[in-house]
Amino acid sequence: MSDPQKPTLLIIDGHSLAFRAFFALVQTGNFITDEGQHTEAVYGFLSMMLRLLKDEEPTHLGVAFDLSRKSFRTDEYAEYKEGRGETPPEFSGQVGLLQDALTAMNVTWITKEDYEADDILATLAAQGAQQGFRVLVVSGDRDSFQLIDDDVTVLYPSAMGVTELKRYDAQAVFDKYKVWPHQYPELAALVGEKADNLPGIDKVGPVTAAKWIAQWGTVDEILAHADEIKGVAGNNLREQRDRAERNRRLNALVRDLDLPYGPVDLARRPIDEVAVREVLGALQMRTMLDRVLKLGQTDAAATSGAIARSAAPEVRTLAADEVAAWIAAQDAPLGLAVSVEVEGGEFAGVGLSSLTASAHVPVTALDGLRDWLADVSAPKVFFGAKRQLEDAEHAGLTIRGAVHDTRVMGGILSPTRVPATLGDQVLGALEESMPVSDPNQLVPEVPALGPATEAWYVARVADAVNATLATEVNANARRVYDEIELPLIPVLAGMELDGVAIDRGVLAGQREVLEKGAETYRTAAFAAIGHEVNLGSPKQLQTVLFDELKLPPTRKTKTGYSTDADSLADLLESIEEENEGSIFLQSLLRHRDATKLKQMIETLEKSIGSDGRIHTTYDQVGAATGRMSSNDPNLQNIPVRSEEGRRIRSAFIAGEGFESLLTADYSQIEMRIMAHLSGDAGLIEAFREGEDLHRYVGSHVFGVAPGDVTPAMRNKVKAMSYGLAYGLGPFGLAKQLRITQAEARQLMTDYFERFGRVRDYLRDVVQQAKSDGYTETIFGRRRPFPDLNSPNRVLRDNAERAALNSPIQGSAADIMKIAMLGVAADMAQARLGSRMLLQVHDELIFEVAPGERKQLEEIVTRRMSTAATLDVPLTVQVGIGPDWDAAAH
DNA sequence: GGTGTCACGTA
DNA sequence: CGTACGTGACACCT
Repeated sequence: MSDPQKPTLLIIDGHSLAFRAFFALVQTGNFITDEGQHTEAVYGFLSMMLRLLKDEEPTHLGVAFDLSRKSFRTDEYAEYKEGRGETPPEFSGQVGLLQDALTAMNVTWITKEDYEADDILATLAAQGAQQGFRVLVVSGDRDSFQLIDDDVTVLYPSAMGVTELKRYDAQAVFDKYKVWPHQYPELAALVGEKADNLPGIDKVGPVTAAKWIAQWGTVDEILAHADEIKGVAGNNLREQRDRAERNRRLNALVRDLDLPYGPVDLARRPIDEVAVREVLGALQMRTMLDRVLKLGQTDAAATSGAIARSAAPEVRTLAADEVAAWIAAQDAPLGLAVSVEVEGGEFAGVGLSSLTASAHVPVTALDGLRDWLADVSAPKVFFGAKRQLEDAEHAGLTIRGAVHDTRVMGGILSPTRVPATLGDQVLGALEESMPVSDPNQLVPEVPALGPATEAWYVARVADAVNATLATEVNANARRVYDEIELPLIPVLAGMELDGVAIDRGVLAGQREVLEKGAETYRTAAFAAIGHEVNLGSPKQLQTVLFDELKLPPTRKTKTGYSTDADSLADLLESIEEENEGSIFLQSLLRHRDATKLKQMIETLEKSIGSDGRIHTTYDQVGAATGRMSSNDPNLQNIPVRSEEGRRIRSAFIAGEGFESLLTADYSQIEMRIMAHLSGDAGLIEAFREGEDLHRYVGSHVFGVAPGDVTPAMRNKVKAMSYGLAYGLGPFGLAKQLRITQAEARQLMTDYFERFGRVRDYLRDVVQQAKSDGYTETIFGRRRPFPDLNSPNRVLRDNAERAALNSPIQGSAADIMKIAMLGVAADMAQARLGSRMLLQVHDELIFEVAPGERKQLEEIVTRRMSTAATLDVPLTVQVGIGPDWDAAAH
């Protein structure tokens, strides 16, 4: 179709395409970020551009933008392009964002004072054609048709959206308008252009105009022969000749602008991956980000990727008897980077690397590595050490001396953006992209990195991140990392390897009970409304509730009205007497409960290992506050509140060879931390008294003797106390306690009357965070809060609540991690056979070896209660039983 | 097949 | 309009 020898110049009218994209997509209602920023124009434009890059494979690329509505055309004719209405507020700002995205993609964009984007396109097209380019002009303005010739093609968006572009060459223009491209402006001048607010000659349409042009060629010539034209059209032409002349002047595009870039300057360049991630990430365009990055990868494979590859040191494959000497010869101040290779579940070797040398130790040579791996004084550096320690352990190898984990390091330095993969961290810390092979491809474009080269990337990342961590501003982070996170890694690895024993029979029995229950509720729900419906589909439920049953609308969600348990409870209350509606609602709620629990059981059953135990995975830096998270499966959300739920809990048992489970949890640790941090004398006193906290607080808030605090009073105070640490306001408090906002307000006032320092503290935390940009736990763990100074109210309020909660939740997490280290150390010291198995934020679960109960309880209680020295005691509650539920206290 | 939304379990 | 998480079903996208 096109001359493959010719370079292709693709130039796009940014403004008009962005505008069309906006209108095509705005009605979908998608394309809004959480912060309320519309992104239709950015998305639509980039979509179109990526498609063009793929289809047309241009070698050169540029985008032109209007600078403002003002141009030399408006100077001549003030009404030019008038009447277009105000720019929708949702559109404004998107052009700037689009330009940011283009900059990040290294796509040149051009503006020119007093001229329109089309003039820039005209100039570039003229230069490009002259310099031997095949030129593709993408414009939503028909005036661009005048640019078409053998070398220049116009792609014009069809009525619907921007993804469909119609290709106009000379023949296509002639077929449609019966004039050749260079004559198109003559035709447009006579007919007029409504979009530009340029009226043409009355009663002259394209057919008449084309006829005249065929005869005389140009507007000037036609006007010169105006006397020869008969009829109304002729009359109008004579009377309105100035219109035609003016239109012709205005619609002539300028082809000789002085521009900062010529066609050759627009050669395509690789994208700036970091910047692209930043810009598109902020716009919450995940899919688009992937598409753009993919584009970048194709580029990288051709250019920079090859460079990065060649810089990696040659990989030496070691035989068993060469390993020790090779390691001894390496200079690696931080430790040697290690990458354990597992393929298809099988241990497949180990990669080793310093900054300058890499080696691969295949399984056959592992005997030469065994001692070094187990040597605690031989420093090793990992990305994700815990997993690798476990993989090695499965293969009968013990790894000690993990002195760095770059992922955890990254998580401490930047707790809101923990790198998920080594590639992510390479990108973030080294600002280069690590080649990754796509395992789904039969013949990968990028060959898989061997473990040795992976280790080389780890070594370099470690070097970079360690340098950051070593700076004075990060002294606190360094301490948290060195003293808490690093030593915790082998402790967690041990817990994950041990897993927790499960009684399959208990799970299966409960699953069957729930299955029957779900079926009963399902049938009852269908009977109530007279037809079947997918009870698991919020969308279908909305139809039933609000259309069929005509129930009053509930809280709004992004896609409709909420059907969550709270909303359904409200609906239930709005129904006066028992009817189909209330029966449906009740059945639905019960069905939800049953299916939720049933599903949970099924997930647990699937994750039981061949050893009859469940091995969760903890993410040590999984939460921005410093808490851990648990996944595959999540054992930190096992039900406890309902009777049915607790039966699931009772399936967690002591394994064979152990006498029982022991649970130990911190009592009201967050409230205690709040008392400590705020220094509130009343609250500190409450904890030192050691009596029922909520009763004590209630007696002070309501001014009655502790013995006279009613359950209702205690409840209110309890909700208030807990809510405080989450930034609960009168609205939320009222909603939770089902009281009026005025009452909630009063309760808060009374509360702070007695415990005013708490309020002061919470206020100060936010204030401090605002000026510092971060919060800090008692142990110096920091969490950044960039949104605290955002002009966006919602964003700012959310950040304020998270900020006031962060030191509290985070300090509690620190204390628990420190306690775990102490417990693990003492258990090892005492050579106990008992094992620490699970952590659920403020609770630890142990498997008790025969005869060790007392000793274990002593270690656990002591280590937990002394993990930190606060102005209030850290009280620990211990329970023992055959299963997790029974071990509760 | 991948992704976002909703709902819901825990501390 | 209460913090911190992970998971699964559904609905919609490509």
